[in-house]
Amino acid sequence: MNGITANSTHLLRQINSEALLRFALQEQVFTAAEAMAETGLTRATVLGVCDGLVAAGWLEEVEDPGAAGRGNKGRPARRYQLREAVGVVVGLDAGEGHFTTVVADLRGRELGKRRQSVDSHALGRAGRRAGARKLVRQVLDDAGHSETDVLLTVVGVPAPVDVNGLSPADGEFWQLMNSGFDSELQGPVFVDNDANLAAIAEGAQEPSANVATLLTGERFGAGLIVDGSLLRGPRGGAGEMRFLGSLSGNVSRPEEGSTDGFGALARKWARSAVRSYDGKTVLRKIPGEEINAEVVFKAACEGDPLAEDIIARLGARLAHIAVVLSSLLDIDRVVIAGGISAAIEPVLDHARSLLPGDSGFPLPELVASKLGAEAVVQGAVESALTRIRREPATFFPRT
Amino acid sequence: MNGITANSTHLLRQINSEALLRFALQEQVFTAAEAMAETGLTRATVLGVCDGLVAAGWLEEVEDPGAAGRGNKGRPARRYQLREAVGVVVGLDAGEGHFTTVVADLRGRELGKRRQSVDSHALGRAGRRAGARKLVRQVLDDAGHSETDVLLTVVGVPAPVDVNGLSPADGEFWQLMNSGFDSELQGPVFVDNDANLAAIAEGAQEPSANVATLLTGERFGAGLIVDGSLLRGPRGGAGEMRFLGSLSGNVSRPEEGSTDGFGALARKWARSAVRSYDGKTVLRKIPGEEINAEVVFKAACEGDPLAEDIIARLGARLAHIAVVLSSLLDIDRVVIAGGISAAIEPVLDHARSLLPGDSGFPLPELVASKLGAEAVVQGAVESALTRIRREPATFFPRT
DNA sequence: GGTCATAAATTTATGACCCATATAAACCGT
DNA sequence: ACGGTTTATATGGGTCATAAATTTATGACC
Repeated sequence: MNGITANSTHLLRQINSEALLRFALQEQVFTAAEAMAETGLTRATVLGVCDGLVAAGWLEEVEDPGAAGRGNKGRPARRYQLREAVGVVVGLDAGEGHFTTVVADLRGRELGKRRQSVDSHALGRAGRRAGARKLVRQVLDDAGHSETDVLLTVVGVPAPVDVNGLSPADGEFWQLMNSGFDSELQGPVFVDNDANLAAIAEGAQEPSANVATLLTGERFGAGLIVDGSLLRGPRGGAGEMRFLGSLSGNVSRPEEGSTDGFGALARKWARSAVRSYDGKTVLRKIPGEEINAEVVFKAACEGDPLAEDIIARLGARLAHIAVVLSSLLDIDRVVIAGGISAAIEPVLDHARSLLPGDSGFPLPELVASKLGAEAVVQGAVESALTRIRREPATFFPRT
Repeated sequence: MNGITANSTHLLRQINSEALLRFALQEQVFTAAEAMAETGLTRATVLGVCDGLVAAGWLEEVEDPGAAGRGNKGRPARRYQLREAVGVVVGLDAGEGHFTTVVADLRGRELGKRRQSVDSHALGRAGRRAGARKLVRQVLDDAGHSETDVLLTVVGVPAPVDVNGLSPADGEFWQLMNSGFDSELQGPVFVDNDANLAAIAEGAQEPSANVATLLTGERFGAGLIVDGSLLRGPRGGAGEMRFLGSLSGNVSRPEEGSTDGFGALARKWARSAVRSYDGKTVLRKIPGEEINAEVVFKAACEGDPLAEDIIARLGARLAHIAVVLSSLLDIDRVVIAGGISAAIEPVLDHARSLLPGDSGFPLPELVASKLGAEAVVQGAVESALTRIRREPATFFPRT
């Protein structure tokens, strides 16, 4: 018996309160009648619960009786809405080279956004923590809020993260990325894998119970949503596609670069191919250091054979991933997310052409994310909102 | 608003009832004090709920005051237990060549078991349905029960099965296997994939949140438990390892035999290898039709080179699967289930030797199931019990 | 402007539930 | 026989959800 649920008499009240609060988080303003339809409770009960929520600081009664001149008969209904001042959520994409952070209200409306380059290896864990706090403070300031307004912060990092927000202790890079943000930031903090958050963002954009979201810029990670829930694994390792290393029959040695994303692969392959390739290619005219994924993709669109070859190799890689995901997890849709997603279409085209059309088995749809470089940060906000919606009572409103 | 939960006044009582019932399903006999410790409710409440459950027919008060001569002081407690006559559950493994069925009481004690060969292709859907009903009737008769005693039947079939118990409409074999048992059998029926049920059985034997169970006799299927829950996919296709076909770099064409289990593969490979191989092998002395997986495994143990080669090929296949599952789903343990599991150890040994030991990444444990050919049936019973434990109130006790 | 219909809020009554406390019952050892 | 101990039962208080009756506010109509 923990003191909180001492009287199970209060349990029912709490259940009703949370249901009503979930409803309030969706609606702009609402009347008792609407809440009755949603929750199935009686008017008396709904009004009682609303009283409680107003007293607790979650709701406020909106006082514009005449204003809403909708042609209603009868006594005008009392109308409630979520208090704006209840608080905000913060999403933070704490990548290796960039931090991006967004403040949003409890309905998901973006109140502020900031992006900043960071040199993680120079900063170290403590430096990343401090940088994150500074950036969050700035964006809160932009939005006219203070740190104490934050009900929940969700942080995305490029590392496997278990349910407790921890990354494997033996991964030096992972420990650097998962820098212990919860000790530095105000309020409750949840840390999650960046690809998982991207998957949550994509799932919010276009709901589907079975999607794989590949976050594939510099590094490679996947967020897997199966049967509507995100897979994690005991060490947070779900979605870590090391199996790509064992593609070529050799089980025991991961292929070099198996953790590289498409962006990194396109760059590496292009730089090395320029030297060994003896055909005609526009890439040769570009200084080696300036060759990157976008240049390669653009060249391919213009018919450059070397670039087209690289697109084909990436497409084959993607098709292989799609087949594995579809067959092993019955995945409906594979989304390519991250900054590279805007230019990825040629790779998708080639991958689609490789998928067997007549196998009789369902094949996943391959699509590019519309969220661009913001997928992770948007997913962090979405994750924060979801957590609050699931258990509103565990977050205390500011009064 | 469905009529059942019309009055949310009764919700709390129902929650308490279900909690108490779950407790009763675990315990043999129990007192109010024990139930109080479990549920956190008051004595008065517990006794009230017990009254209700006795009236509903779930519980009975056990009347042996002096019998339990445990050195207790004070007034003897009233003791309750689950009514034996409440009902039983039935598990049915409706395979391609065999039916196996088990009746068990609500505590999982086996009350009867029967196994029977079937020729599914001769019988057709209707024949399989009728055969299943007949076998279930027999085993119920063995246990001294009738069809009306069955609270729930769970059936395992070798086909993908979605959450509604349906298999893909375009799969002729799958439609034959998933024969529409719910229309033939008495009481509520749930149909599930056989490998999923095997996974549930293994999970019950040795609890672990992340296990893959490979059911690999004649056909190949996997039951995946990730983060403690079983993956299904929208069409029930999770765990359908077609990706094995794209092993060899060719994305578009599934390898022949990619749906074959280890048992079938060992037999096929052995029969064809005997002809092409020109070294010394004991397998040559055996008539082609008598060569099967067990013979091959036994020969390998005795050092036969041809058999050892087959073991090695199977081991490599298993190692590849283990690497994919471990890297993609963070799987802790891979269990080989099915009738072949008793003899599979040499394959496991070889697979373990192929797994990279120094990769720094966690590798899954490879183990053979201890349930042998009964994994699916035991899983079906376990699944039935789990469903009853989860929502006891939806199953009506016989009074 | 007055009357009526309508819809929502409010009040009141009722029954159920859970808890806390008190009282009675049943068993133990001395 | 008599405390000591544990449990069952009874009673009162508090909270809650439902339902019915009542009040309040608004628009439509004459």
